[in-house]
Amino acid sequence: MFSAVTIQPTDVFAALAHETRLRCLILLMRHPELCVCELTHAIGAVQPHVSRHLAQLRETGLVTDRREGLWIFYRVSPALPDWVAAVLRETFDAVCGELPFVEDDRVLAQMANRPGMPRCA
Amino acid sequence: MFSAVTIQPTDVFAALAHETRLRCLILLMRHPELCVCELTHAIGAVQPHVSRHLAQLRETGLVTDRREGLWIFYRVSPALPDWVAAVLRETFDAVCGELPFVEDDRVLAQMANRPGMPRCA
DNA sequence: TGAAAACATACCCCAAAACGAATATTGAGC
DNA sequence: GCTCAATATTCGTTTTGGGGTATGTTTTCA
Repeated sequence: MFSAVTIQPTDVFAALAHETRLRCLILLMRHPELCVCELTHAIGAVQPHVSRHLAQLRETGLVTDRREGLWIFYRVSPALPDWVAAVLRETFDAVCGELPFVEDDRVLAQMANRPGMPRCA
Repeated sequence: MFSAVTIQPTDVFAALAHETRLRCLILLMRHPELCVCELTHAIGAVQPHVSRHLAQLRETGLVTDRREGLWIFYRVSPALPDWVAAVLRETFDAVCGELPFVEDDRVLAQMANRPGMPRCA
């Protein structure tokens, strides 16, 4: 897994320079993994919008995806260069309590029928 | 000095997402302050190109400028939010030994007639 | 095999960003 | 005043990025 070490700083920052992508990343730092429908619901955007920006994050190497049945789960890449992980951590600590990030997580917590979550009796 | 606290994360990252701006910032983190002609020489670009990107860094709040005679000296803003300063530091530590950043500083060191530098006898 | 769910991608359009070149501004010195 | 040096800005153009909508793909289930 050496693809991450060649990541360009400007590409990393470009990936973080869009609100939708940053909101997705902040959510993914709060949770081990999330599927597209969860991110779409939390952000309150249409699915192709979220999907397109997730694709950019994936192409930059900041997130990875795995399929499980109908769902595709995204997570923050476990192979990030140390400095990129540090930048994400610093950013997360600074903004996780601010809008719209804190609200995104609140909306996600209230979402019904989340895949992988225990169903109501 | 409270303007810096309202800085938007996406604006910070957008400012860092261009090679010219990032190269200027890295140079400015190596030196207390640099004038436009020094940055222009180090980067190897035309002056309006550097000047325009420095203006963006200034508008984002990442750098400040002061005039001294004919020269305008730029420096990294001393009033950055802690997380922005941390992001810059992490980035600097990661890339300062890489190209083109290390070469920029080498070219700068060999520049003749730098303002504020001791002249040859 | 057909249908539906979850997601990705393609297409068209618009707006923002970047570039190169020319020009304007500001200050120093005479 | 004029001129030059350093820097900033404007202008016209090209490129890039993002939005909205439609459509394609994959998987599950019946």
